[in-house]
Amino acid sequence: MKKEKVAHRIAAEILEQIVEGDVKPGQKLPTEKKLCEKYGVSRASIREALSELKAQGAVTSKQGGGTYVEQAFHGEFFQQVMVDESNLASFRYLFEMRKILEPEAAMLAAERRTKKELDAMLSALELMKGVDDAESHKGRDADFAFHLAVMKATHNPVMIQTFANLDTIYKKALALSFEEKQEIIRNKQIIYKEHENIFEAIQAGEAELARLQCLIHLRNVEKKLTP
Amino acid sequence: MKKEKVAHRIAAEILEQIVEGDVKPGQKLPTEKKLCEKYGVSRASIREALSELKAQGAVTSKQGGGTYVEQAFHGEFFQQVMVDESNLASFRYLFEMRKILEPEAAMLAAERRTKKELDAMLSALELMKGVDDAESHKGRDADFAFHLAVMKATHNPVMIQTFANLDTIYKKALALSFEEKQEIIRNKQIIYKEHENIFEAIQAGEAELARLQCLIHLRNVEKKLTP
DNA sequence: AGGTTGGTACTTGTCAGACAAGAAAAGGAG
DNA sequence: CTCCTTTTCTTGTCTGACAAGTACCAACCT
Repeated sequence: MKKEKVAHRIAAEILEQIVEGDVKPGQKLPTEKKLCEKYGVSRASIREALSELKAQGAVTSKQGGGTYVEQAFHGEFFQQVMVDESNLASFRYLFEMRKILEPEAAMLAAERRTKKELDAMLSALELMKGVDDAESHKGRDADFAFHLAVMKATHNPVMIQTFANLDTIYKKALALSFEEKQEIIRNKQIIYKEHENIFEAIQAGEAELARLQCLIHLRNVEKKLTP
Repeated sequence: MKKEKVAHRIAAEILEQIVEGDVKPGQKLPTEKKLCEKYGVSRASIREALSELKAQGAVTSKQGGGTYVEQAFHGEFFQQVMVDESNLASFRYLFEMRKILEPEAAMLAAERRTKKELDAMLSALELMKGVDDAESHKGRDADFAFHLAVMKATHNPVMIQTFANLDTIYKKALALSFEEKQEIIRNKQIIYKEHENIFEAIQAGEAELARLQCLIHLRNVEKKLTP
């Protein structure tokens, strides 16, 4: 179906060699010229592949000096998450993390929220209410927008960024399990009510209640996604 | 000091336009040809810049179709964390996150650890003991290795990856505040003892104790880093 | 008219060769 | 042996070209 581009394929192969330990952190990669010969492609493709790895933080290049594997690159992580992405177990991992992070975030949000974030939560709720079955991705977007608004209310950029990263993983996992639509739509009313509960607790500034409502919500969603 | 490469500069400029809202999610970017004229560089540089954005998840390209801003790209996050990196407030944000994540991880680690991870923790402790004042970065590496081993003991790749991301932010923040050495080295004994406490709780399988020891440790480290 | 089919222009992906800028290795002078 | 110069190598950028895939429109058939 999807034809993978040459550059991407080569990037994956080089990354695998790094993860595998063929080229260890701090060591120098072969020159671009040699990589061209090795993979039988042009230098443009090699450079495209390398720039992908550079953006990932796996390698760095010094003009005239060569390309080196980053010292503090822990390739295992990428590998692990990549591998388990195709597995439904990734939902369990993901929600274990969310159940740790988000209830605490809801607590902080209840203490620090401003009108701006409350408005964002409200408009996300509106979106959620008006979603029709045909477009399930809109429901997911609204869901994300709500949880993002909660996270933003903590005013902690590190937590916000982390949540964004989790969403990326979430989407990849969702893309590989297609039965989401029915499940989520069927329980639209319940899910909506749970979000409303979280919102009201945050609006009222009741930190502990917000934490609990968020935890309950995540438990229910997890139960629906992992039978 | 550091001469920034053309491709990187252009990638930053395009990213700023996206964050600024000039090009909204789902919309099409100008063609590579037009970008060449706009920035006065060759297509190779433009493609290098775009491939950086692609790797970041900001845009996607379809051969023959054009380059589009990713629907679910929330550029604000990158922006926020980047900006606050240079501020010492980022330590507070970072430790707020760590205090949420790691004690829970220590708890899970106490329940799930295997001999492999316990060994990793032990060798990290050994490293920590043998570190001499001259090389403070080795002390930091040992510290990271220990906390990483704890995180790995949860056997949750999502949490491991998240922790790795946090470490990246941590290192960037450290690089901008130079007074770490004296502080950390002076309290070497105390820090070491705290790590040992965490290790013993995890080894004994006492989850709640592990959680507490980890929380205490993080509070102390934070106190030292943010006066 | 409406839908299908085909062609044409456009856009991204890849290739090839060249020069510039910087770094590492080799060689020579003291 | 040390220091400096020169040479060679490597990455960064430029130019031009073709291949592969897409979008758009017009002509065609039913």
